[in-house]
Amino acid sequence: MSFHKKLATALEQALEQAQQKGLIVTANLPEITIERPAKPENGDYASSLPLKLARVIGMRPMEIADAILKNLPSIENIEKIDVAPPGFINFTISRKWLCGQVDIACKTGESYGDTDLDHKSVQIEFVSVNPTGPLHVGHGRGAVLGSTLANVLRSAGYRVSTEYYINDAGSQLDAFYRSLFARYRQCLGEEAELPENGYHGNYMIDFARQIVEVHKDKYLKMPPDEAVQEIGGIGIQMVMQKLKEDLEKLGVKFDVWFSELSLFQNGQFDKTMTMLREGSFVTERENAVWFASSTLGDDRDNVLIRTDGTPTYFASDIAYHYNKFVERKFDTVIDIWGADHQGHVSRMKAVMNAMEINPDRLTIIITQLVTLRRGQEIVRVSKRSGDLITLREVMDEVGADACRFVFLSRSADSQMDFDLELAIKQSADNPVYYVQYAHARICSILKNALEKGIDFSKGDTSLLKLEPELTLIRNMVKISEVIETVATGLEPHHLPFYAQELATVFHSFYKQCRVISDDDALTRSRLKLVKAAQIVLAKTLHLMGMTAPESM
RNA sequence: GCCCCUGUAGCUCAGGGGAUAGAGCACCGGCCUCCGGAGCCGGGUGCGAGGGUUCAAGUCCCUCCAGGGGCGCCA
Repeated sequence: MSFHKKLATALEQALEQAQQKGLIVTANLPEITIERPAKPENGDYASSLPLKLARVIGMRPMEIADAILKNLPSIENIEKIDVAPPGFINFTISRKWLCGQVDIACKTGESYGDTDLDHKSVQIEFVSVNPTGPLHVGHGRGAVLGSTLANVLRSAGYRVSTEYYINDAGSQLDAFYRSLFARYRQCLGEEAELPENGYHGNYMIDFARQIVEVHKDKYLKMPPDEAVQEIGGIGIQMVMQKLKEDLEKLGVKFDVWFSELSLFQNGQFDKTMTMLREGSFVTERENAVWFASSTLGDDRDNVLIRTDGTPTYFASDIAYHYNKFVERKFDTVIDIWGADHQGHVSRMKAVMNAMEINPDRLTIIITQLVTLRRGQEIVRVSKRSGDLITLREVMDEVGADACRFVFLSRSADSQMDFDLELAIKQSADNPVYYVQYAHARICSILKNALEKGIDFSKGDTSLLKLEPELTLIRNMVKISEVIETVATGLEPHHLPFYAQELATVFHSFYKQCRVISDDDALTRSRLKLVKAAQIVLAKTLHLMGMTAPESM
């Protein structure tokens, strides 16, 4: 049982006792919450129950605190309980329990800190960029967020599936196909103009050249429409290949690559549309087919089938979500979208209602914009303009680990500037390296111990008594709370902050406590502590999708 | 005009209604007979403005101001 629960229960019992003895006159009890004090001298946990009660029962908070304290049963692994003005009850975890955690961490390894928050199946869909060009930094943010969330949710007990939705059926593809065909013809010396709304990026020329190398002028000899389709198909494969490589470099892997086209081929699109029609959520006017989302609380209706008979992105997204919830039966689904898709949220919520699925089962995380800059100069990242800095280029400049750390360090709600100049310049004084350095340092100590032939597996952790040692343990132990916080709020930005904290207390411990010394027994116990710290630090880095280097 | 996000230290950002609001960077001082100095220790008049709720507000509610994004038969 967690300390939170244990303490809340104990407080409740104490309150009952105090009431029975007439020390406190009963009233409506507020919910008992346990807090974590900001200052270490206020213990590990605290309750402000006396403050909350003071008004309802008309007593002074400190008196209530005393009355509760007198009736508090002894609580396992809590060694000190005291009352502090203006009316807090503070609890301190026993040293014995803390030391025991070091043994447990060494024994359980990287699963240390995992919790059983929930066992629901959850699908996380992210990135899902159109297969028409390379990833830019904004996509990187979503990719890092999604993959980290997946790691953390797994650690919290969820059954997680990560997914990339390939938009291989939309109208954007046509522009991409024709742009590529035009570039292909240009490569072969023909006059060809890029279509309006075409893709002007230089990467298109590279693709065209590669196609020319393999297929020569084969596509000039066939009917243009046919050629466009075939070349387009090849182009998509090439883009997807690059996307996968880039994502892999960033440490992002997907369990499922889901094709939009498949929804049309296996009839699920039609099935979903029929269902919407039967539910009277579909109207026809102005020669188009509309989803009547305004009847479900959205501010306006949205087109499903255009005048020209082609379905919109929105229409297939409905079928896609029907597939997620009804066909594949995920308990909950998390979609991670960029800020430019924000307007799509209310529509999807309306869709959930239309499909009679509880909208709470769908969480949509909107990541705010990333502006890329070099010093004062803002770098545009538009795919069509052709002037773009890709995610790959950024990774090549600052490294995948630093990329991930920077993206993770800000909450999805805040927009961010990614300053390449600064990221490179500061690379030596970067929190990324600070954290990784702590890990490398630990590995070096452990290697040292190994070379000296010290076996610390039976180290006696009860010898750990100094403040730096205990502070380190206290911080290590917090990992499970961090995992729960991140999993509950879906906010991975707590991880980098935690990682820095952990690195700081380790460095501080290292400075103050010599690990390998003449005192054999103490050496063994401290080595065990160092090993435990290594496990927790590595785990934190791995949750963030970063490497935990043994040397740097 | 309507909707979403944001305003906290010089800069980039954390802060699950609670105790004296914290980190990193930058800046200024210290610390190497010793396991990695990419380190440690010290240095701070800051919550956009104004109301409200509460014993308690950076946190919740309202108004205003400022910045970003969205309001296509694009995705």
